[in-house]
Amino acid sequence: MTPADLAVALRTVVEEAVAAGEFDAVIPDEVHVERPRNKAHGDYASNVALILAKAARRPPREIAEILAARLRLVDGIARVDVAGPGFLNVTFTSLGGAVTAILAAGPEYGNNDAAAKERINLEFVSANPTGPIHVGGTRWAAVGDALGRLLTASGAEVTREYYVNDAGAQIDRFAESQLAVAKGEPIPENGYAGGYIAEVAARVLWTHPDLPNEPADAVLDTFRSAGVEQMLASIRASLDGFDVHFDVWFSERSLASSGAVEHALDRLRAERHTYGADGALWLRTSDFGDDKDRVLVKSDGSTSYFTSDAAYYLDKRERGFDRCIYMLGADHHGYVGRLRAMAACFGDDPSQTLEILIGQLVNVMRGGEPVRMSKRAGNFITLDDLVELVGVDAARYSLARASVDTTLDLDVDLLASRTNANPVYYVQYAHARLSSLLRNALELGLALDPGADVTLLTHPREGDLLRALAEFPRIVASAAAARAPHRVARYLEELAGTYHRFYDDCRVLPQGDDEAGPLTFARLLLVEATRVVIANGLGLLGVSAPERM
RNA sequence: GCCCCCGUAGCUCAGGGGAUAGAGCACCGCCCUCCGGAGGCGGUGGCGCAGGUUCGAAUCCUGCCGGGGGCACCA
Repeated sequence: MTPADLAVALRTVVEEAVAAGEFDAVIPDEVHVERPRNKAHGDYASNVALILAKAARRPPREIAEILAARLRLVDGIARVDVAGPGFLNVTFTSLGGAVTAILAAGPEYGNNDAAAKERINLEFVSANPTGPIHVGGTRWAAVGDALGRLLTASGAEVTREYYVNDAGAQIDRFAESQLAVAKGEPIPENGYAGGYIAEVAARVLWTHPDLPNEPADAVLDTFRSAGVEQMLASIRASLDGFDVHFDVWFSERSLASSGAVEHALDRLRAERHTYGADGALWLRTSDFGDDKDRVLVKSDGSTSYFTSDAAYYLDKRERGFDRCIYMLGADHHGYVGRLRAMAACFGDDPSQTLEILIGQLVNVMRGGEPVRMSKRAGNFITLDDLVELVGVDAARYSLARASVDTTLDLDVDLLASRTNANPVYYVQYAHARLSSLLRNALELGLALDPGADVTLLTHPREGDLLRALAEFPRIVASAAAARAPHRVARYLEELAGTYHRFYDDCRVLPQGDDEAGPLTFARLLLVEATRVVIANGLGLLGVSAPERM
């Protein structure tokens, strides 16, 4: 019996009771089974009677008693108590089934079908190719990639996409800044002053030796295109090193050349949501909840950035994605209204096809003081800086373990000190210890025996651990559904603690001259199951599970 | 002025309406050590304020206070 089995059993019992006329209620779509905080409340608990009571117009406890009577007859259930306002507290005859399920699934344990067959376009990072990725983008790299892994584990077809803003005024400034550096002149106002500009310019000059002899316009064009190329190569290298890989790098400029922009404008005109005013073409986004209408074609005849966004969105939809997820920084939250309205102007239901996740900013702290980040000033902390300071695992974990709704303070000195103040070590150490224990067992000639009797795992600490392990698939599914990878991290931290308590009370390897018995082999399976779950969980976060540290 | 996020333990943060609100770190005391610089137990200590919704609110709604970030025919 596993919690998933119990959910099915509960549903069946409700159906039977209704069919037998014991009470009248609509069968709920989903029966919730949860792990009670308090162990006195059984292995698992359900509030289904409380939910049904209203429709049935009966006291919750009466409903609970009816369900309990039927549930007690189910195979694998040892005990059912009605408690509190009407909770059903269920105790299994054995929790060992979790170990069997985990070892059978191995690296796939935790996979589920909560998002089965959904075609999802996941766009994240998308930092401008005018400079390195800073910590804000790094947060998205860690969280976005973890979310991609979670969605994949939940059955979705995920495409990771990076939108390259390679058009527009910031690229002009980028080119002008390179030119200024190349000529030894001061960076123009509003230019990019970071030290990387000199490197980019030098590399462009290296790959285009004839550049100094070309006409001024051509020089700027070269700095534009070759500069972006250099910057993108550098960004891609940073992300590769961070173990974040995109399936599609989508060029903003290509939207114009491919005709996608014209196509989108045609569609919007055909949907009759555009109008002309002040010499410009506007989209009536205010019809769909936006604060104000937005310009599509400016009075000078050029299209706006918003138009590219619209064309890009339409392109994604026409590529067959059911759902387009955008991960944006808090400084872009103002886009939400207009993007949703834009999708609606195409005739889509934005609540189905478009999802915008807003992540709050990251403050990099040092010695209790915030380190200023400014692309202009060039003294910002980059992805590469962070990795150099704390390593990929600590960087990814510390970014992914926090909800994106909260402004995150990262103390680089603390993370760089490699103390246990960084929870990634707590979890990774647990995995390393589990691995050590299994290595020692092997040295004693105690190999894992898949046939060991897991019903022998009856110690309270074993029960705690088994219950926690059995919950992993639900954690994965709910973290994916809530777009909240940090839940996996928090779960792992809790699991590591639960394991430590088990380890402290339950001897695994034989002591002294004792012989290994059936319980030894059962516990070894439990240890291996725990190791698998921690490894899988860390894998979902893109963090390594070291066997030694 | 309007919009978004946050306010939970000394610190960094979890808590997708449920039972006695948690973890790591820090501090005090005790214990253990089959894995590794670990680990366990106990203690100190908290939901910004005020209303509302309901069987039940840290969670949902309203207002206020405090912190952060936004409100272009820029990209």
